[in-house]
Amino acid sequence: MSREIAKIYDPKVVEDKWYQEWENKHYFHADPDSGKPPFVIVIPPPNVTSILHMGHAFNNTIQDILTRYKRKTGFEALWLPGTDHAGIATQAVVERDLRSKENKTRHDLGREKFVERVWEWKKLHGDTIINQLKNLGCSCDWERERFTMDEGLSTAVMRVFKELYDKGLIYRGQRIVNWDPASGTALSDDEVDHKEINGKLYHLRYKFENSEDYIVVATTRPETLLGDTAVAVSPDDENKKSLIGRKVVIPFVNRAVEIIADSHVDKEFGSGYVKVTPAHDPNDFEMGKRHRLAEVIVLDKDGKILPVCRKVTGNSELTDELEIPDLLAGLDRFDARKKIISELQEMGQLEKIEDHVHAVGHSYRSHVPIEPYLSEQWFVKMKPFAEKALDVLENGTVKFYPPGRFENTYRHWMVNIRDWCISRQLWWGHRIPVWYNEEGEYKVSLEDPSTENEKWTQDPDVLDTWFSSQLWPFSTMGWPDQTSDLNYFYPTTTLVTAPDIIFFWVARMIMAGLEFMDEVPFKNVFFNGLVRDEQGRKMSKSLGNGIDPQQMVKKFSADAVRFTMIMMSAEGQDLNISEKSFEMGRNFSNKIWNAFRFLSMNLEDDYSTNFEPYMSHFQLEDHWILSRFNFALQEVQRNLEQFRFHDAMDIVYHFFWGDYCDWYLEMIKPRLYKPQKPEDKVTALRLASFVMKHSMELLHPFIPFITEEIWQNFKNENEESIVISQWLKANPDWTNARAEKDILFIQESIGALRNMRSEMDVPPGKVMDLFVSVQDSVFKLLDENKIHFQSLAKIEHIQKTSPDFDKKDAAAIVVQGSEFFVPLSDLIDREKEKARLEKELTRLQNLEEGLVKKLENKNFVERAPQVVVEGERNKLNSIRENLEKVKLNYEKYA
RNA sequence: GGGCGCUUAGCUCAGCUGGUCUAGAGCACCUGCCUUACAAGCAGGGGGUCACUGGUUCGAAUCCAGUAGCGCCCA
Repeated sequence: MSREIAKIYDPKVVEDKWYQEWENKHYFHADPDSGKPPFVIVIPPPNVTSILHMGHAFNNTIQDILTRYKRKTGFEALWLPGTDHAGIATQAVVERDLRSKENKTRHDLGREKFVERVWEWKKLHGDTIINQLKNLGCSCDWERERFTMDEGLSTAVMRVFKELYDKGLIYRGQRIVNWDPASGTALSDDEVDHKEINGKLYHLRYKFENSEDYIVVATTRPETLLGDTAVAVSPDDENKKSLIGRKVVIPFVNRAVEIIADSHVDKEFGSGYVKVTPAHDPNDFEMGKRHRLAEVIVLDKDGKILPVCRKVTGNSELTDELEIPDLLAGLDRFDARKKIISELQEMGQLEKIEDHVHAVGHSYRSHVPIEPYLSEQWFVKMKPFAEKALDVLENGTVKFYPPGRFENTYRHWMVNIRDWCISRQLWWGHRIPVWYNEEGEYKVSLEDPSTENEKWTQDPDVLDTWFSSQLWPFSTMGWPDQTSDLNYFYPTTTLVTAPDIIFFWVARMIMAGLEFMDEVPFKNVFFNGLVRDEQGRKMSKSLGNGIDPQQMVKKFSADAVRFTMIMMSAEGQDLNISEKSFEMGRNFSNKIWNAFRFLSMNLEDDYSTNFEPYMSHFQLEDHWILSRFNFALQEVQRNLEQFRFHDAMDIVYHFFWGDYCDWYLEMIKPRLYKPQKPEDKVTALRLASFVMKHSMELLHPFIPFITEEIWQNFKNENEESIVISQWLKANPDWTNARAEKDILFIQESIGALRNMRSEMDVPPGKVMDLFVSVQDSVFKLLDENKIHFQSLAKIEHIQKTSPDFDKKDAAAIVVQGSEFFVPLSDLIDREKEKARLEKELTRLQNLEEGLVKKLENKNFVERAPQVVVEGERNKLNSIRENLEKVKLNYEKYA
């Protein structure tokens, strides 16, 4: 049965076919009763709204490599997938959809209807990213797919809230929080990005009470002056000491506020006077607490000026409600700023405006500037968790990879930990299980506590999405129930994630794991680098430099995308990638394909890989390729165990392309085309098939599809799929230093001959004879392997030089002290040969000079290890040997 | 301001415990090949004062310190 095999590999059919087959056969499903040691990864759940970007593709490829590798080396490998409900993002997406399709807001629908709508949306679009992961080849256990708002996971969230509340670790408080006016919700400190912006520093004149005299306060946020309840100076500021206690009047609202002294004030900043707005600045809030100042809220939740401001608290003679002039009421915060400045200018109360670069917090979701906002929120006390979470890193219970890189970041966060604001003013998410009655009392309850006589209403807010994500490693396994999954698969083995969510997620999972499972959630954390464009810029929508992995998969295949990403990424380093880079992966696939095609054309029906009965017929190159394969096998394994994916990939790549294709397959061709004995051909084919099959095994974790397609041809009767077949163990008997050394000599010799041919312009087809002046053992080696010189260097005969050998008109080559002569007769170009030899002479002389210098250095000879010194001496000797010979040959032309 | 990382060929990057590095790979470039597996390929080649300065060492791309530039994170 001879088969037609396409000259160019077509991945489309192959990839779809195998993924379906793998899923149908449940190969990715992990069994807690297998008796094997578990290897477990939980996926960083992508947002249910998201579509696959390069970062996902890279991160999940790494997870898949680990999972497939472990599955093939004796572990019960579980890769647990799922998605995250992503409160803000998902709500925003559905609201946008609602607006564009029906021109409605969520308020038009009402809470219940809106939430239903989000669920519908999730049903329709929630599988998008899951399917994209499948296209990429991810071997997740889809039968265990979870969603953070699944019933079980929600139960876990409620249970955790109650437990923490009961322990006094969750509390409600009136605090300044990071308000995202675009999303209409509070955020945690970690969700705020600080960006340097070119802003202005406004110098404003505040008049003393009943006076035209004034002081100048400097502020970046003049619009908040409506909420000022003091002006502060530094206690160290001698010049201003006398003014402490006097009152100045806030423009527009005509409120007299006191000048106070507070050590927070930097007397060098601006004029040395700062306005104090406790309800709209975290530092002012603290100051306000210290001085018992009133807190006046002047902005509403959309960031607009309130018509009537609310005094929240503070000892002050202020009334609770404060009118705002009509010209400002209702303005957006940035419009209000402009208006206030222009009005102040007219009133003669604007001193000056300076350019001022300062950091402004931005929402990591909506990217708008954060509004520090005083409001009632729920918080988790974090301090009690931090110590343990730090210990597990310090004592190595959890290990970070690459080693040493992110440990400081983690430590710093733990040591400076702040309470976590967990309530979000959203509708989509886990609703806070707190109930209020009409008296303003509240209690935590997992069910509606209302009775006929007593009506309780639930807190309208939902929990931060990360509050549920932190439970992911055990909530996905059935916790709080003690399931067999939980017992067997927890703690997980390795987490693979990007370093930008080290606080959001990694740190909090460690805390939650220790708190609720009494055990870390994972033993290793591998932080993968960020994917950037070819200029090193982050891929982003606004720059338009993003590469869509789905399109790349379509164009180049999933294998190619995976291969290229891994090939281009050093350990934990960012990777710069352009569309063109994926050609590398495609080309490699095609190379593999054609190697297979070559075998196929020679195999006829026998795809057996059983070479052992033929070992007595082994040629030098057979011993060699087995030795090289064995080396690759060990090195891949060693590097994978250390999360060195690039190095592992690089090793198989060069083994396969360089050793196997370029040399081994070329070397066996004569045996296939013109075997001297029938066994010679079978031996070569069996071994070539064996190495092919097991190279596919080594490559399978990286490029699962093409490897399965090819492996299927070589599988035994009792084998099913490369996904579940087991890796070979390295075999010490296969390592053959002698064969490696001999083949290296042959490779170098052939290389030198080819080089000479090229430099001497010998026509490609021209067959030549080779005369050698070498030791008997070397001649034996050359003679036994002359077939390779014939087929790879176009050498007809190899013979020893006789004493009367005429070196004239022959090109001379020296390899490892052996002298080769190729008579060129009429082809010889004496000038060319002379130049060629001169080049070689210079090269060798430079090397010699360096070594001589080194060995003349007494310190080196005395202090360096003997082995090294010996090595250098040997090197010098062999270089001198070569040099002598090249020199003699060169002198013929001088 | 604090922490971390990066700077090696025209481009993107490897180079793990200092000697085996006479510094590699892919792409790009030059030369020759449609050699019956592969032109998405084969063979050969050119191209690097390893950012800079100093130190440790017999020996530094590699370790240490400083300088400059780039990037990320935190405040």
